[in-house]
Amino acid sequence: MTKTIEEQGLAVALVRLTHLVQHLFADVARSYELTPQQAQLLCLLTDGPVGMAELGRLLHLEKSSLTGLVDRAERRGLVVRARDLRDRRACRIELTDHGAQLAVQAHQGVTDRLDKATADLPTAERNLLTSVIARIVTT
Amino acid sequence: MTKTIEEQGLAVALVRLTHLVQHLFADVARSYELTPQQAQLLCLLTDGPVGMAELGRLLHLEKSSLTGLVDRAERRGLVVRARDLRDRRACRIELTDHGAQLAVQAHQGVTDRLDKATADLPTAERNLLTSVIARIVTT
DNA sequence: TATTGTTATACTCTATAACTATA
DNA sequence: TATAGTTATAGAGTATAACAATA
Repeated sequence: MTKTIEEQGLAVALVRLTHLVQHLFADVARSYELTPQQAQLLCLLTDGPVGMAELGRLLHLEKSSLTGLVDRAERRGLVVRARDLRDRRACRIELTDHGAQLAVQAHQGVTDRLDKATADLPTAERNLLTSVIARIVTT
Repeated sequence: MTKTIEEQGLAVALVRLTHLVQHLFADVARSYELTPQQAQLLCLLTDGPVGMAELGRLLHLEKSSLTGLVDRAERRGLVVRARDLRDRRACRIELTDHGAQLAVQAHQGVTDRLDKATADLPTAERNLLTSVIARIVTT
């Protein structure tokens, strides 16, 4: 008999949860004809333009990987490279109108699906779960 | 001022957590010269050989994607295709000794890193978190 | 000299469509 | 006919190394 998730501990549970969310995220992105990486990029840009170096840090990508990701997103009309007026080496990546619209829709889509997936949990547990996760990710 | 994670709700917290675990998983895989997908494949095979169709279901991959993944893993000496004696169309993917060794090490590495990342949580919260996640992923 | 970003190159990952072989 | 898997093809994602331009 295989062990239950509880018996395998928190780490295994977290990995399982991650795979679930990953697949759900990919499904939603796909429904908007976005790759998961593009969807993630758009969501990161919703608070305003970000430079390449900063984006690379946020996405844990090498700078050349990011160049390609932004190239493809730009080719699809999702983002544009804007000049940084203070530093002529740098550029700031910002959403196009189309990109911004997709970012909101994809974010909402993921939120809806996740809320559905956790709808069975009592409010108290939802709040606890949220705050515990917040503590983990901010460490 | 940007909203805190708590204010953004459970769904956003789950997405953040997922990205954290993904990066951690990728780092560990990389330390064994594995891609995240290869590491995941190896871990899935630790309980015994699995057929291609079943693997595709578990990994949410199209069969042709899986063919490529298994090809590359086989080329690296991580897995082998074994004949299915009952169905001559099918094959069962099984770990080589080297693959099995890496699977255990990668699993342990991920578990160690995740345990470290959650070490601050009191035991009661860890157990609660584990059981709540177990409920979500089994739905 | 250090930093920002791009280019060249080589793999890896993934999907769609068409195919082979067996059930 | 249906199922298990592969091949052909195309695009996307990623890293390393070398490079250009600016700070």
